[in-house]
Amino acid sequence: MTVARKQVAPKDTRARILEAALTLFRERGFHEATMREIAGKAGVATGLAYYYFDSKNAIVLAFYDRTRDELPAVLEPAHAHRTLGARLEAMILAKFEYFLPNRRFLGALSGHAADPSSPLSPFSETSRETREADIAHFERALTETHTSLPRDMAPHMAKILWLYQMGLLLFWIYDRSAGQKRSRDLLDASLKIVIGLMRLSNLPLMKPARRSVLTLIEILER
Amino acid sequence: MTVARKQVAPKDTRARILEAALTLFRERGFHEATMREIAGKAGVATGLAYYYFDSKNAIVLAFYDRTRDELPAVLEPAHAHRTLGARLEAMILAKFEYFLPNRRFLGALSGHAADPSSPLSPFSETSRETREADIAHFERALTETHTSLPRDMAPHMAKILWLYQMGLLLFWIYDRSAGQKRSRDLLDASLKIVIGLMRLSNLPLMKPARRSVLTLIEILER
DNA sequence: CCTGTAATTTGAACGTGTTCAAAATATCTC
DNA sequence: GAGATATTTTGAACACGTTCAAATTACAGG
Repeated sequence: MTVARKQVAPKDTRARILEAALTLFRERGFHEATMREIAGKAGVATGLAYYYFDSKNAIVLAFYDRTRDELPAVLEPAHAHRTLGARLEAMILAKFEYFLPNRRFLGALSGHAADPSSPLSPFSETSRETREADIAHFERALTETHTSLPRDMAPHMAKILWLYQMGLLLFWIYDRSAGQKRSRDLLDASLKIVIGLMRLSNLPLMKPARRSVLTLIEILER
Repeated sequence: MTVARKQVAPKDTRARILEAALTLFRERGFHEATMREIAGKAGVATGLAYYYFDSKNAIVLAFYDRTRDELPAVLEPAHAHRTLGARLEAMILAKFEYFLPNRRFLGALSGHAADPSSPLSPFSETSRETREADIAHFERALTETHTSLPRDMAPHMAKILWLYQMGLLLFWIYDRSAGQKRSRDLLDASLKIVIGLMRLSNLPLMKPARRSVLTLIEILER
């Protein structure tokens, strides 16, 4: 067993660095936390952080991976609701709660949100797996609540709901009201509209409106 | 007349630095252009750029100011159209054209778009003047085309149209299709919907729908 | 002109994210 | 075990945005 001189922990260096980074990101914000600080808190030299992570941003990607692994368990209770409205509300509120400790540093990150070429963007190729896993939850919510949808809209509805939820999340990240009350009010009010529109969309009368929306989707996904 | 030994230009140092910066931003992108390069191209020491601009970002604010000054002339021709649809299309296309040389570096900037606390965001307090001047153009388009609107929606419609246009602009910035054709298709398809919705909103039947939207607006502006 | 004050300009220095050659350690092979 | 090879770790170095004390220039009043 060698000389038994191991000072801290032997193997999980990567995990220690990740933990130190996330802690500092939460405590002091993403930009404010330095790589030297992170390495210091993890008890290693600065350069070692770059042995385990390509960059400071790459640490965020590792956070995304963890999120993807943990979200199913976080969302599971929401799937108990048997109506679409209640389930969507529960799903989104569950995310608010889950992300709450990281709200501050997610703000610093969401700068990259709009740029699909940034790996940190939820629209990027890099995060496609996470995104699709997330969309699958909305797919599940639609089918398990037996939500009836027009044939032409059905294939897109989960993606639309995911996008809607991203908008709410973005609003929530920058929501400075106490306890993010504005976000919860917005969720409440907007969800009524979303559900109402989905009901309406089944009317034959709405065929032309659906066609317009489908044209839009076609262009956006082109 | 002193010793007449002035090597380059005597006074407009600030303008030279700004010009060098914008040229480099356009040629090589915002992040890629360094302050040392900018100063070098302007023929001054690095530190001097910080005498005239608080930061690299502050140079962008100066660009915004210039934009605000130039946009009225850019948009004026669009106001010749007498229908709202044609006028909005002309306004937005005029912006596409005007911003075209800066499309690349606007992309690097739009990271800050979502964060209202960043001075670079179109939603920030810093850019309020520019934003309100811009909204006024939509106000003008609505009144001069005699667009009839429900009393409850009228006070908000210009802001809504401005927001719609910001969305299109964001899409356009990241549009990698040839000649940004996707953006122009999206403009075309979405404008039809927007105009259609504005027509519809006048029906008494739409009162409840309007109330829902107004609730949303109230929360967003709270 | 000269002197003193204000505006302008410089370049070295700081802390940042990141890279990299070299050192230390672990693992494998005989 | 010994030697060779691969993995892990280090810390100095680089270019970046930014700051700042000091140098230079412009301009006042005598």
